[in-house]
Amino acid sequence: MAVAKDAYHHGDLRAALLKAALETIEEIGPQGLTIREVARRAGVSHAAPYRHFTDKDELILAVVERGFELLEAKMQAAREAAGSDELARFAASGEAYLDFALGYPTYYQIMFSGDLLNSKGKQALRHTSAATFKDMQADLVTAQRLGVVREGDPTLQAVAIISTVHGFVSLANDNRIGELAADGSDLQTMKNFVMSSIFEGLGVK
Amino acid sequence: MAVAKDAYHHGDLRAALLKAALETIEEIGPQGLTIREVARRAGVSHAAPYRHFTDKDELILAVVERGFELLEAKMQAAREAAGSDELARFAASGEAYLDFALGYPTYYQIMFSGDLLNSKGKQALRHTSAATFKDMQADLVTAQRLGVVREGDPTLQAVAIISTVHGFVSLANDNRIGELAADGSDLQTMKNFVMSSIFEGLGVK
DNA sequence: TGATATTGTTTACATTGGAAACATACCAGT
DNA sequence: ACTGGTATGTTTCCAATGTAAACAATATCA
Repeated sequence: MAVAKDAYHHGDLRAALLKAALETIEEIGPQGLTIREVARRAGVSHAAPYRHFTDKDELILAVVERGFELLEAKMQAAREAAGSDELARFAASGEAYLDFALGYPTYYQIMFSGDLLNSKGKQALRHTSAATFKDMQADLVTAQRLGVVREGDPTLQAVAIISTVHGFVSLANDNRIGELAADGSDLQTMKNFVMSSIFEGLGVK
Repeated sequence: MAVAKDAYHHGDLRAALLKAALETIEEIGPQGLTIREVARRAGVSHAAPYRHFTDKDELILAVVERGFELLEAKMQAAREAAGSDELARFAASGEAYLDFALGYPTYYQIMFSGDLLNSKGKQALRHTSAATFKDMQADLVTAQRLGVVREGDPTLQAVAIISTVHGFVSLANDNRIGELAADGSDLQTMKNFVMSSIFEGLGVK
């Protein structure tokens, strides 16, 4: 089972391709993500990836999937680390979402951009991201029961929160915020202000 | 000056190409936007566009520029139509922003997506969108002076508003909201709720 | 009128996504 | 251990794309 130096078979090409794909986007942007470039980085022929992904879209979707797994793991971990107080758990998971988006901008971008995919792929994407949305909705129901959020339609509340969070991290990751706010304010300050604002607007205690 | 039927020269190819570019994105998505497709639609050879745009990026940027002109015109018109009350003018221009984003999703997408461009083009994009941000900041300074917004750093407030608005319209235009919220709530309701929330959070009276 | 700058067209080339045919390595059952 | 089948890679091929170069038609203006 030891890795043969010049093995014809790669070992775990699929994983290598996913890694290469992410690195490619990080280094030369989404435009630079080509099947052939990814194959080059993995040291295989340009057609090899087609044994693991039927399509360029499927390669991207696989990376997206890993991204959502990572995100959900981080949120879950934060929730558990926050102890037993339900509000603290809710806040922690939200914080984890933000940190993920700001800490793994490449993942976040492909997870939510959609521009890389054609319509077929977009359907799958929507499906995947729906789960995160549902989780947040459920959290809000709990929060309302505990009286830490103003009563109201949890769907609307979830949309409000997700809109704000998503907008902030999208702009931040696109460098549309850091440069514009040329005054002192750093990203951390902004993040806190933006989140406090929407939470206050929703009557979060 | 009359348009010759079989004129060798096109008349106004540049404008025709911009129009074709927008239509292409609308019909077959950003992925379908190719120089050659645009040329085809304009009825010219595939190399003709290069007489008007040095680059694919420059073609896209030209469309983006028209988008920002349109947006600013709409906001300005709304402001003027709102009369002399400064708060009403502020609200109206914000409303116009929302309506533009939701009403011209294609424009909005390319104006803020950036995924279509490589790094060179992105710089230009950032520059362009900075103006809109500055306008909003100025509006907030005025609003504070009039006492209709809580005192505070207008930059932070602008970031909060723009984050929320941008996030909402991005998700909406990507169909990430309509489908998820399978219950009754329609887009209009959501829009109102989201905007009220962030405004309340910022202490807008 | 004729020289020159504009705006098109044609031709050419490297890169890409993807299909097809072929090759090599792995695994099961005998 | 042999043998056939199935994964997994490689080569070769094709159409579409971005873009450069050389060429052609037209517009403009001295």
